[in-house]
Amino acid sequence: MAGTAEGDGTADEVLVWDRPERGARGPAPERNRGQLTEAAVRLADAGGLAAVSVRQVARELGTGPASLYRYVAGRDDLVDLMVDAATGEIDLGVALTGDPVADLVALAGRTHQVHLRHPWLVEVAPEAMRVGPRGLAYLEYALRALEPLDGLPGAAKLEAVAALNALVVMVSGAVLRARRAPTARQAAQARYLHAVAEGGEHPLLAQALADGTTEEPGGAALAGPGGGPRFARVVRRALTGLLAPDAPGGSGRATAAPPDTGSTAGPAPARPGGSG
Amino acid sequence: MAGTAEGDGTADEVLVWDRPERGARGPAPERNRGQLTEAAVRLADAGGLAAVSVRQVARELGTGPASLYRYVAGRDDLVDLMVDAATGEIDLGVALTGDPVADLVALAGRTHQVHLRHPWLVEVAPEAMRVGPRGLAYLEYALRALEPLDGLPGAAKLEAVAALNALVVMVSGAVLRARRAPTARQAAQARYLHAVAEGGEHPLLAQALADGTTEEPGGAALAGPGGGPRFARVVRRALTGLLAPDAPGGSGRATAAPPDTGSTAGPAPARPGGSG
DNA sequence: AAAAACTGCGATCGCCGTTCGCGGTTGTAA
DNA sequence: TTACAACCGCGAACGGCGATCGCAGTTTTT
Repeated sequence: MAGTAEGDGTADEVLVWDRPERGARGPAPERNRGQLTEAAVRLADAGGLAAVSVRQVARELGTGPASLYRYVAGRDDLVDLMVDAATGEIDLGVALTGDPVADLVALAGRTHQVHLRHPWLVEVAPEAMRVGPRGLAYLEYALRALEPLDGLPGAAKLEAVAALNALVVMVSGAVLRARRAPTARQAAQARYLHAVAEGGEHPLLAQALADGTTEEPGGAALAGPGGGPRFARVVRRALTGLLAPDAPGGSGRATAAPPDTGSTAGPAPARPGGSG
Repeated sequence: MAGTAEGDGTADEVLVWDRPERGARGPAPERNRGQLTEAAVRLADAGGLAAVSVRQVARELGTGPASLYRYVAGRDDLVDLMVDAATGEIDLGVALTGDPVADLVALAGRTHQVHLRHPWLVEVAPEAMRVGPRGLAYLEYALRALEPLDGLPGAAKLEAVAALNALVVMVSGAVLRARRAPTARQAAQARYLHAVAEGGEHPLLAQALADGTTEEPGGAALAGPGGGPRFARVVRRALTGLLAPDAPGGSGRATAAPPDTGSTAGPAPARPGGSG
């Protein structure tokens, strides 16, 4: 009916959250999803998301790759668990002030901190929405912050939260790139850019590069505890614009994304904001 | 000298653009980078970025995987070439009106169209900046559009262009996701979201989901030739905010209040280790 | 004519995600 | 008590991946 291509078999229980942690009949599992998650996060914190492979996680747990499939349907589930765990690190116990913008900016600041602590969050592909239990709590909290604005339709609120999170991901990526020592590739890219700019065919680019730094623009200014003053300014402005009550058709709707997913700032055909 | 870790060997010529297309002494190559690029783009258009593997491209060209390494240093170079080729599809011959915001919004619209034509652009990891020859031309054009604003420092202009492109990528992703039939995973995610919302523990979320659609919100409204009215509105607003002359990098006109998130690495009430 | 630089590419390495199937364990029903 | 289905741990293996090595053949330079 609604099935796209292959139809038979149970298409249910696709997500980790829909599958039971363990069966009821067999022997007690020697491990649990929490341990897998911990190991995966540890690997990712150290070596990026690419370091999280079924094999590596298994090694970390002192077992074979095949064993993990008793706890998880595949690598994707591992990422789901990681993202939700990181989301859980965002403090949702902070009392709301009643000012939606201020509350959401503060929430964004805390989300940003988590991104700095777990840089791999920026690497998670925004292809699919990843919302687990903690993600739901996060959304509920954000919606609670937006409750004073009862003129705004719910969909628009979710849209604002999604956009806000996308912005946080973008900024976090910039800050992280500015913070880390540049890759060989990043250095080469910077060299190439300056070399060609010097060539004379791109005068405006040359000038722009001249009075800017080589590194990621804005990165340093956005850093700092709580995100720095510039972080707050950018986030506040964007949020204020998004929440401005000027939508006549009221057809505003957008994805509600968890703090981590959300479309990240991608590789637009030409983006200067790269690396240093 | 400045090398980070491993020092020997030539660390130069990391990017494709720094390496000559072919040597001068040997026999004429049977293929060229343009053909590789074409094949790779063809594969990506059909099957996403994941479909672009050294092996598949080689098969497309009727040769073995090892042969490609005469034209390209690795898969990464292939992506560089693809991105630059796509960037080249953006029409930079459009005359500028003199209104920076209008000109950049129009440019963003054309960029958006290219993203719709080559959906894999959204999948390219934003980890590293990828600017080739066409990317440079794109930047120069954008800076030319921004020339009337000579009060703005060059770095701020580049930052604005970067942010604009990030926004285009984000919106393009949303539109593409709304356009395509949902994945099994996406459907499952939506089901999970609604199911839990119905549970009663997340009343605001339930309400927000109630007056929104199940699918990716905003996608439809953002679609259409030229990006649709909503696309222009969003992009224009964001851009106007970014270009607002209130001293981004210059005099330290500090913002009123940074978020009061307080402690540097503080919150984390919930650890990832907790079992289900 | 010799040497050097270059191309094409089969064979191969190590890593990846995932599946199969076996022996052992546990809960439940006959 | 017995039988059996459900479950756990996991070695082995499959196919695909990016990348390297080394050799035979070709073209240019000396």
